[in-house]
Amino acid sequence: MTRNPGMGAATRDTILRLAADQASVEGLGGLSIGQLATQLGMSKSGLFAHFGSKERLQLATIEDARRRYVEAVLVPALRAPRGIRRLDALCDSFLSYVERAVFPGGCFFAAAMAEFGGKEPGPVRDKIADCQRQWTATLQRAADAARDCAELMDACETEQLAFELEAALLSANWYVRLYDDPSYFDRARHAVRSLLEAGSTPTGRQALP
Amino acid sequence: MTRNPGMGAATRDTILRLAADQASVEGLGGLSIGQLATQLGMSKSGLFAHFGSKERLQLATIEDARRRYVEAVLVPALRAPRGIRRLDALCDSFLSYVERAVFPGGCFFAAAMAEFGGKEPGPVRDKIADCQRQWTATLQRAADAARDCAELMDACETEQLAFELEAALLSANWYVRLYDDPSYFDRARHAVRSLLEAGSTPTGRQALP
DNA sequence: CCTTGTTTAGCACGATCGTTCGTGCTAAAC
DNA sequence: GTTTAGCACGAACGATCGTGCTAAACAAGG
Repeated sequence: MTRNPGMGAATRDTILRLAADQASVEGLGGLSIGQLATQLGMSKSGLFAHFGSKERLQLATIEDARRRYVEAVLVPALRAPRGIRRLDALCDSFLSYVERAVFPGGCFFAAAMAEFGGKEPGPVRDKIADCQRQWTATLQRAADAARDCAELMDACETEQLAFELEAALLSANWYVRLYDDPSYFDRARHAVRSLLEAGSTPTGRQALP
Repeated sequence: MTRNPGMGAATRDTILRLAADQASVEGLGGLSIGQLATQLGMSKSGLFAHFGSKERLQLATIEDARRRYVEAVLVPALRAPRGIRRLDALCDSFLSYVERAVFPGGCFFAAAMAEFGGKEPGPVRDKIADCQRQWTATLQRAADAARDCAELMDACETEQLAFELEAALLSANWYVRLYDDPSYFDRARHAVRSLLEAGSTPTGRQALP
């Protein structure tokens, strides 16, 4: 294993990539420093030195996962034009991100939310909640924009709509994995379509692909 | 501790009740035989002898949780009259079950589904999938009955409806805990109402409370 | 060549994990 | 009164957990 100075950051990235992959399957709590080290062919203490504590490893893992999430979900979707099409693109982009197995265990943050939701507060839980809030807010802002474009009806409650969209996306993430049945992606797309059509104006309905 | 013969089953029940409570928070994998024993004031080996392996403890815990689930969610809801009102009662009963904290970590099976969804197949995962399938099927059968009563439209796709209802219920379970914000129960009730109204006939809409 | 700072390895620690074993106690069966 | 079965105990096993401490390998700057 190359051990150049300045390579520390690269090693760190390698560790975090594997850590996020692992955490999406085993959970952030199930992350094992020893197992990570073995899989990377390095020593436990050498890996540990990069973070100083398991909690800091978890926090760094979340940040790495967030970067990958932005890259895989937000960046592609934000190329869609403002309005109902971007809202639709966000949902589709999320489903595609689960489908492409960007993380091998499905959505990293869904897994983390389920794992830490009921736990006592702490830095890790707070960061997870923060990430989740940010994603929901992104959905809602897209819905607000669509309403401003008159593609969603004025009466549309965007916060409620964001909740219902998220619900369909998350459930697809769970069911696809539990039943090993990708048809739940179609179910989620169907649900998203229903929700968008129900809230859209004629203009908006026409804008939908 | 009383140690009469015939008390074994009662002790087992006590263990399983605590185990299910704990698993709803820490996950089935996070169940620790030592911690359970300590909390119950008994020895690790004594507790262990009831099950023979951790996996069998997990399986027994799932069965106990299923009994409590049936008691807390299904039994009350099945008192509602067949049709759309029973479908609505099932959803409301689920939300109430989470709200009353029948399990301290929220819905036991939601937590287990999230934890074992991405894992390699095995007896535990299979049992969880089985429980989840049963609950979804219950929802769908209630929807079928409502359609047979002409309270839901003939065109209503009951499988899709069951998925969308479940999605709202599950998401409330996650968000309420992650954000410690019970208003997500209302959001879920709102979503359930929208879905039922959208699929219902005039007769059905009138039957809704 | 020597120093300096960064990065990794080696080794050991206390704790906890699931599991096994032998034992003791009590109530029931004979 | 003797035997059997049920139930729980305490001690110990090997493995793995997160976490320290120390030293070696390395690249760069003087």
